[in-house]
Amino acid sequence: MNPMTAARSPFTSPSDSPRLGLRERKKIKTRETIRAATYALIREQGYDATTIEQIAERAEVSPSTVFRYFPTKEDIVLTDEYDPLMLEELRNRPADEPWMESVRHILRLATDALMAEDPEVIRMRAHLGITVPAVRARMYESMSQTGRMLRAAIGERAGLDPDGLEVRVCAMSLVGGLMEVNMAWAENDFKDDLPAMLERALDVMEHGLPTEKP
Amino acid sequence: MNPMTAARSPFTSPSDSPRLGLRERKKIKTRETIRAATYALIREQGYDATTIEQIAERAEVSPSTVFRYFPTKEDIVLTDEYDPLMLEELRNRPADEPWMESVRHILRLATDALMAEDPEVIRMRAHLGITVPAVRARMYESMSQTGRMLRAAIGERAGLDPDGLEVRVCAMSLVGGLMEVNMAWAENDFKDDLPAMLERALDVMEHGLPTEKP
DNA sequence: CATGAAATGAGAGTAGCTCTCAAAATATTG
DNA sequence: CAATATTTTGAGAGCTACTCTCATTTCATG
Repeated sequence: MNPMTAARSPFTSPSDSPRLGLRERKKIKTRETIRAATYALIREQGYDATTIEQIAERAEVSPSTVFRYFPTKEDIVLTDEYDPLMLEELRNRPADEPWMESVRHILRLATDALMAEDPEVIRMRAHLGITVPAVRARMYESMSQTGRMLRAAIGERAGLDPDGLEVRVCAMSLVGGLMEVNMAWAENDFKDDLPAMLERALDVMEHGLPTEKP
Repeated sequence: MNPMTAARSPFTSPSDSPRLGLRERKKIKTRETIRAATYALIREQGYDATTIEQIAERAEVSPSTVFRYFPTKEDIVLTDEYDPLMLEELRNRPADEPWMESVRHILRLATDALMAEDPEVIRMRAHLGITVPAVRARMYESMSQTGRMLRAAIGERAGLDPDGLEVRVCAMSLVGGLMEVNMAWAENDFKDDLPAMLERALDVMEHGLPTEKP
């Protein structure tokens, strides 16, 4: 099985779904082919040097088709199918569990699933995030979308208005902090232990900065 | 005095600086002319409908010149000269003041200065941030730059490594939360009181979500 | 005023992205 | 199986942000 195929989703692999009709199956395959071609080309020549035309050529489709499947070039590299899954996992947590504890739990789950799939792609994305501004911008955008999704969960857990300022700030500040973990991880060439970093980050956001140690 | 001119900086107005040589003065004027033209056109026809060519035409410069002054179209609208000033203000705070208290203080200062200058431009920027994806992306980028600048200040205040994960997460989570305040403010058509919102946001980030009120 | 340096304008070129329309592939129905 | 309807694709034209180069103009300086 192609690693790219496996990378599409951490929990379930949509390409081996029950019979979907030829059309649907072909569409999924085309999507994955385009993505695989993109990753390969970027590995070979870098992000900027890789044009849509090249991607189309290697994926054996027309440039039009590439844009039909992905709205922008960045979207070919960055696709988040994780959010809804994490959200569901979050809702499945016991309602009386402390909020931050639930976050810790699903983050452990998510990182495990992620790294089990295709660590190289994960690292490549993070690396593109710190080197290519356009990719980074797209990451921030999806970060704020994640924040928006979190509102509902936070709101119902805390018994607050999901669209109230407090919940919004809480959600955004959380995902912002998590984003920074990802950046720091990539900037340090993935040498550090990601789960441990996440724990430290959550500690900071929960209890504030540690007291100074001289 | 042109309102656009005043909007360039909240603390000092660089265009009426001591004799700078004709060249320098002309450069500043051109910058402001381009920005004013851009704002005017966007007001008339919206962001996307406004092309660089139109901007150049109204500002009476060539398109090349526009790009010489601003790297991207978004940068014409969004220019942060505030960061360094806020950073300096932050350093001037007493070293034993609680960290969050300092933040509250400079935020009060910044909002006051901002709104005193040209509220319409401020609102327009925030509005573009929630309507134009490219502008929003640029805002996120400068948000993370602000976060990066904050690291040093936070680090020295807390006696921690400015590049350590804890400080990074703290900074990013803070600016993320503040960014969300700006978004919420704009989404609610600027009807709410910005300083009050900032207070509430800082409360959340300092003490967590308020206990539920049934 | 003359010489050197910097700013500008003109123009060509690239690439991402949109739109349209006809051809090809697939689904559906008699 | 044949015929028709629907979807997907490819080809190509077109727009715009953005880059680069080079000649011309504008300002600074001795």
